[in-house]
Amino acid sequence: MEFFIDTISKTIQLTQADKEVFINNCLVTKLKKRQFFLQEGNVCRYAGFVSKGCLKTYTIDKNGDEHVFQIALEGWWISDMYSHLTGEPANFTIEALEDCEIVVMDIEAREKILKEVPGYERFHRILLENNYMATQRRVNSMLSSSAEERYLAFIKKYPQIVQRVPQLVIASYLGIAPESLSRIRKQLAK
Amino acid sequence: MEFFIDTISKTIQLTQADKEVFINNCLVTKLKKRQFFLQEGNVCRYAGFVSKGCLKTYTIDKNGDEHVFQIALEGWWISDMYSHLTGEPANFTIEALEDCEIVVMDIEAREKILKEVPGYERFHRILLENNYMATQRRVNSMLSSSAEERYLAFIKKYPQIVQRVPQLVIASYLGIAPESLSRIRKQLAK
DNA sequence: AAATGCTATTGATGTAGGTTAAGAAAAAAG
DNA sequence: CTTTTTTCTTAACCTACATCAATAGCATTT
Repeated sequence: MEFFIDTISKTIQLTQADKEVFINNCLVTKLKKRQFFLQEGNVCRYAGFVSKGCLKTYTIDKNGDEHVFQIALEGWWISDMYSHLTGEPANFTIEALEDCEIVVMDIEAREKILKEVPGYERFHRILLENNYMATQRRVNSMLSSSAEERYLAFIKKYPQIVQRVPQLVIASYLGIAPESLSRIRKQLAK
Repeated sequence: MEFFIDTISKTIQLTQADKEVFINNCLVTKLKKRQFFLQEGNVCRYAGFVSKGCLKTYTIDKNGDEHVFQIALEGWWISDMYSHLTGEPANFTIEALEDCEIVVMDIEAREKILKEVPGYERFHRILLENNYMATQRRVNSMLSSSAEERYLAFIKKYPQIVQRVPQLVIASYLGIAPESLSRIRKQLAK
């Protein structure tokens, strides 16, 4: 919870009273490895802040194959935004890759925080902008780079993830088969 | 300019006074086919609303090849958000595919509008959310669908674009070679 | 109505990366 | 420490799509 509040106060100023608004409106949940924060088809009632652990957000296609959309370490936010905003069933599944602690905020909690913490709207907008720009860059890299180039960019950008997360999850995130990633790594090792 | 204001008032309520704030702070520019709204390397000083015509937003890779990020018809917004927010040089180039009319808003204009039109912050947030979710879906389709499936989804989602825009632009948007798209279409015609 | 670019099509050929299958290595569970 | 599960690697083969090259069809311009 401290980590959660510290993270927010890196972007916006928070008074002691503000901090208590967060403490009074957010809950901390724990997830064991392989447990779900959200399953496809359910409504995403909560937005979550990862304060400990690591999760993957993915879709499942018609063949039952997973496609990883996000890998979230400490400090990242997780949710299915579409489902969260509209109340429609989620397309994403969010699953713990390690034992996790998640700070959880439902819609009423967020409304309350938006009302009572003046800067939070701005924090929220900046987070959204950053996520959107990162996703733009990802589309671009998929349009313009080879699998090897994307992997090299990934390990440069997210070295911590490479340490902690199975290669097959990273391969899926990059849109390549795990066997191909293994070959790419072998090739690069030279 | 009416179209611009009408579009905004579909999402948020606008008084006559609000409308005048837009009129007094935004400009209309015209672009001829093949002219640039923004060129890679320049700072993106303006956000633009397409009130007439059609443009493509693209990056140019190290081989000089174009990769289309967005195809914007009437009612769409165009900018390089990263450059616009940070003042850094743009990675995107935005070029008219037809003669265009663009309603243009610089940073001061937006600040003023945000201050004077209470609902605009919300409009802006909703626009950002929708763009972000659309880009999420695009990443997903690139991770999980074949070229043919992506083309079929595209013509279903954007039939107007298919009518108006050269196939090679659509091919680039979908991340496939124009020759391949031609073959996919031939195949589908049966 | 020619001439000049663009854009789309087609065919031949190449290749990055997928698929299948099997075994090795590493982690987790008992 | 042994067993079981998960992950990673390797090799043989395959396929979706790219690339190259030539031609033809349109639109613009003159």
